[in-house]
Amino acid sequence: MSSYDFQTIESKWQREWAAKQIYKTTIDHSKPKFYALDMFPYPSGAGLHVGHPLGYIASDIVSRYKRLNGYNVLHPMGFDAFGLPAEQYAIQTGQHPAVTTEENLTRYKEQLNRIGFSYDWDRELRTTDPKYYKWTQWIFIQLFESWYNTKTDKAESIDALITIFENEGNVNIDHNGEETENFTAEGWENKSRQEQEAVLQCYRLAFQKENTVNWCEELGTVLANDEVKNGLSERGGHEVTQKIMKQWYLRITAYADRLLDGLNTIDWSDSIKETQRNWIGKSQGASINFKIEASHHTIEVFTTRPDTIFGSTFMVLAPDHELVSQITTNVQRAEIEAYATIANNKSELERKKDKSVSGVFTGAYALHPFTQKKLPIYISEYVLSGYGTGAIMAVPAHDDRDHAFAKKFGIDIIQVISSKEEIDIQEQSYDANYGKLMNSENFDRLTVKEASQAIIQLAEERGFGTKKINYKLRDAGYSRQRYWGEPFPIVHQDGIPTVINELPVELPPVDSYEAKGTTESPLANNEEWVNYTNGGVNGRRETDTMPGYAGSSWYFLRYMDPNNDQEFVGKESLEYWNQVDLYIGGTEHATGHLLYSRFWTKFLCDRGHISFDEPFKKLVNQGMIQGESKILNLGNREVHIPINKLTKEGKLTPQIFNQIKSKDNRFNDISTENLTLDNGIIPLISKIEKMSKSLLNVVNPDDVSNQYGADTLRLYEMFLGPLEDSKPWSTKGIDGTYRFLKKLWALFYDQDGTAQWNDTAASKDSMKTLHKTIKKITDDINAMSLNTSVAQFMICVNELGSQKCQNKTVLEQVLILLNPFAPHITEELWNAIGNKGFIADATWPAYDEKHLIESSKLYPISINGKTRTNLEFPLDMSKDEIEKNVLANEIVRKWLDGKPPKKVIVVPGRIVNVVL
RNA sequence: GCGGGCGUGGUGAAAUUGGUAGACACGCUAGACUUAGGAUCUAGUGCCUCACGGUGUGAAGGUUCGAGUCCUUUCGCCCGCACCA
Repeated sequence: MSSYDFQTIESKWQREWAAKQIYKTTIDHSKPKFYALDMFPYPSGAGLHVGHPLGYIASDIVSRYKRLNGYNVLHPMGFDAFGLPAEQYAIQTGQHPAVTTEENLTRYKEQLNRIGFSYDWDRELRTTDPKYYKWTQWIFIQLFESWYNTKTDKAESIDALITIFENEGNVNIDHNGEETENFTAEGWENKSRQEQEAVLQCYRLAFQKENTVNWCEELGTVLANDEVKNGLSERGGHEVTQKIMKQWYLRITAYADRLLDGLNTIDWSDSIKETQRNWIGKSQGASINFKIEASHHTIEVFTTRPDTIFGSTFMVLAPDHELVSQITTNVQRAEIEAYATIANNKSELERKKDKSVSGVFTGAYALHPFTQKKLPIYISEYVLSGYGTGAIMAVPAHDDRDHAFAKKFGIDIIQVISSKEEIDIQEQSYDANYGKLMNSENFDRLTVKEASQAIIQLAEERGFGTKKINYKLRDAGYSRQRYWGEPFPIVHQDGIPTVINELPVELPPVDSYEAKGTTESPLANNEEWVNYTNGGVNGRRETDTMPGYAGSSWYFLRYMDPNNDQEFVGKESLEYWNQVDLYIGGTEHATGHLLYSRFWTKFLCDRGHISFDEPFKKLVNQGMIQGESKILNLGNREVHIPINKLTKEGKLTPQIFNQIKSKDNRFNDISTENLTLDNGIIPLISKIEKMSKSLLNVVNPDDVSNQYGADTLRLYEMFLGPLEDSKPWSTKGIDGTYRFLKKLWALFYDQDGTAQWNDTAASKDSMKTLHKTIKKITDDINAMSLNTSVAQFMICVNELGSQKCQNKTVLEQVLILLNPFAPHITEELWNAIGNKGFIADATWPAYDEKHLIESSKLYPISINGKTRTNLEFPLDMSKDEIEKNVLANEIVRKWLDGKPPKKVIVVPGRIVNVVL
């Protein structure tokens, strides 16, 4: 072959690899394992853009590298295929979501294969496949049939809890959730089945409860907290309101502490760990009960600052706090109800927007537990029912919001922490994290820390308070009122949720994918399916479906044993493949998928189904590749121009614009005659933004592959910069990586196609180049510094080129090094120089330092830290000798100007610095 | 407001424990070859300066023989969380 014909080469080897199944993986105990995983994609209708493969290329490089180093590598791919876009498309067209999903998926697979990934497609999985979601349902059942034992600190069978209730009631069990009542063994016996189940629902790890939820009318479903961003749905940006509904939940809060602690054991980026810590939101403080005057009620508050309790001059309840209606005096009732109604109907977004200070007095007073002073009780929006107990002891002197409230309502402000600077506490709150107490009776002069301890201790002794840890993390909503998701294996019989053990429970056909204007899912449309009768169980099926994260929470386990129909994954596979060694994916899953996966993993570990309790040992977050949009400024508005229609230089001519217009009616009302031209070009604004179909700035990897080849695409994506960084896609630099591959080709074939390799001995320089490259590439891959690897390959090929290296062994070793990055061209040349078999089965070259050892070093000679010249000295020359030589040098003498130097620093093998 | 990350040429970016700032590319300039090409090769390219030299990693200060790297202050950008009690 005379020139580098990537089209022929790439399609040939992709066919060969598939035909010979060289990426098929089986358990092999003679080799160490390596599990490299990509976050599996949701196959959208838009297909892949060049941003998607960034992480996939990186993990493929590591996979191929590990394989060349003798590892047995598990590198699978699959699809997270349940989801809203397919369903919304189904609503519009009446087409079953499975059909569009299948189409999109086929396209994705073609696109992925075009890039030459080493996936074992025999292990492909789809969350929508009943053979897969059978086990998603099975895990749900395990959650349903488990509770969290705080004594053993792990999940255990719910049957064990029932046995405890039967034998001793709940006296020795930490009360959970809504359950507050104590009962004995006899008390348990005397409960009806419904009452017993109501108690168990307070313990099950998958349970139902009535609660305020994020309801999105536009999507017709509730959303989890991590699916709501700034009060709008993450998908689609629709308004989200608060609604009280009975929903399924997963008790992730039971794992809050372990999810927090586990972060210290895994190799993830600081930012993701920090995001998860924030989300879990652990804070230590105290729970304190305030008696209400002339009432049997008490208000429980959570505070992180018990030391400020003597500064508390009023209390505030959330408007929807359960005590509000009970304690409000008749005089205040009308006003309170009006305020509560307005506040409770506000969406989260409206509440956040409104920063004004507002509230209403209930007419009731609480009694300060230490001083017995009367504290007026208010309700206000600034206290959230979802955090802590939904009630606060307000300390206006040391909290901003409390201060603003006190000023508005004319409430006393008492400073209890002293400050070093002069401050007017009536004017501004003092956010005192340290200092000494004042106005606090016996606690005066204690530090903040000491006082917190002492006050909690006294409160405990007197029985009105206790140490408490609070979490922001809420239980995870697990119901979605949608069609295209996993059905619950649950039948409601006599008000009791009952498990269906015949799995899978398959999605039934429905007439319409749209819910009938209720809060029920479209599944409720199929009456026949909904009414369940089977072996003594009859009732109404659960019609909600599971959320998007259900299937993705455990998929990494299924890849290990994807076709097992007896177990979710077989024991041998689990033991062998174990944890994911390297997981690559975007940061957008920081609090969703990554937290849920960790939770499910810990749960499955607790119940003895797996032997490890963190799923992903090392996590790398690839950056986003942004698009460069081209925008036409029409004065009154800006219009995005499809970038794939522009000239190679990214220019828009009137001719091109007319072509665009003829095919796309969005541009109909723009006339080319009204546009001012600059040298025959329509001026456009460039803007870096998200790569998205709607912004017409998508670059398709297929186009790049067709023009330059997949190997060039792979190299270029890595060459763009550090994997973790976000960067805009620019086609400008791609010629450089393409040229590099052509230069590599030229090492093997001259212009006439004559083979260049032979067995003449390699020069010392070539050996040095090779071993320098082996070292650099090995180190770089281990450090995931793939951009610098590509640079090193360029240096290597440039050097071998100028050395006219024709040594077959050297060239062959370079091919192995480059193979993970550019699998096609290296396979072709590997084969061409006479190797049988595939380069994937070759062995990674060993680095030998002896080729890099130098006998002398070209020292940079600096004067006052600034390099002025370079002098070569033997590496074994003594410091004194070097100094003598340096000072004798003409240039150095010129700088010295006859005077002796103040100091000469010689760092052997590195540098010489002369100080004047 | 709190937490995490980042500021280096015209552009993407390199730079071990502090040790030649700008590797490798893109782009640009000049030239060679030529079946005129969006191919290939050679040389140059941080900025100022004809040059000697000066200057330079967001800004200011400090530690050091020596700072992109360490410390202090400050400005700007990105991401996450946020009436969180």
